[in-house]
Amino acid sequence: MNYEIDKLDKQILSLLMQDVTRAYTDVAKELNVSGGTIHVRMKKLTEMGVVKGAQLLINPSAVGFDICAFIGVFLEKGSEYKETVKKMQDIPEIVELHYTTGAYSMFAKIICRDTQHLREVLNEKLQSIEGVQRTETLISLEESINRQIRID
Amino acid sequence: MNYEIDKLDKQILSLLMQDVTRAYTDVAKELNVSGGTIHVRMKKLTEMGVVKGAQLLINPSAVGFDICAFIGVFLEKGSEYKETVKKMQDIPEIVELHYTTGAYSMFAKIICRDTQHLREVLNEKLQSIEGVQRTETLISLEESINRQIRID
DNA sequence: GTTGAAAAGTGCTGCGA
DNA sequence: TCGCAGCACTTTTCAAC
Repeated sequence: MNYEIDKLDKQILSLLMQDVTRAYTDVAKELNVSGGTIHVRMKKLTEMGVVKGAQLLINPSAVGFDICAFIGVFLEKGSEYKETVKKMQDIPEIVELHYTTGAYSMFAKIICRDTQHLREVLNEKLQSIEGVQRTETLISLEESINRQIRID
Repeated sequence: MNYEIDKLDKQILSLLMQDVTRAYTDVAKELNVSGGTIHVRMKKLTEMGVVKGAQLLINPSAVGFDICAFIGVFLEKGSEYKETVKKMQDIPEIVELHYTTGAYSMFAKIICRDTQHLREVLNEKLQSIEGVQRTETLISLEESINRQIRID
């Protein structure tokens, strides 16, 4: 289970992270192995939980979601973290949630349709969760970089 | 070019966002249209820039990247934003970069191997960029949610 | 714009080394 | 354990509605 990922595994991941639509046979050619080998490796990596699947990348603003914001959340007690997470799961606008060090207890990334929608999420949904003391909002005016980590 | 996305488009996106590996023919069955239609719609959505492609989801810690952090960046002058972005492009550890309202000029998400790697990125890479005054770091101790927006 | 089927290419499985 | 080859399935294309 705790198998060390070898060089070939990393090369496969590196190539497919750049372009998932690429065919296994094509990747195989570049790495000078057979298509079957890529398949076996990917299967193993998926079973190990290294590969968690694939995701369709869309442009949120094209489907009407124009606001991206980061919310710092102050909890009354840090220990309430787990219960609060459960309640936040139910807010679909929250796309990322982290338990963080520093000024905030939690840090969330949310995607909304417009400023009114953002206000709604903040006031009616987030602030009404028990234990949430106050929040701080950072609105993203421009997303300049959005990519994946590079594994070598 | 500025075509309004219709209900069928949204249904297709919604289904594929939940699972990209799903076959077009399978999606077609659920939506009671032919496989060819799904293909044509997806092609159109891709050409329009609504769909930006697909991405392989991996578990960063499984490939040795254990630290996820958010960095608030203060610039000497806000106007230096564009040039600074270009320099940040060259730091592969930065996976997201936003131009934000609020306390910081810019806000970045970075993924590192360990705390030493994080220190290296902060001190040697980020701080050495001209125009960067100081930074504030939030380290994510736990990522509780990571998902995509839900389009209805 | 949609359909249905035919053609091309891909992923998957079992056998051999 | 890895590589090769056949089978099943999918994507893609295209003529017709």
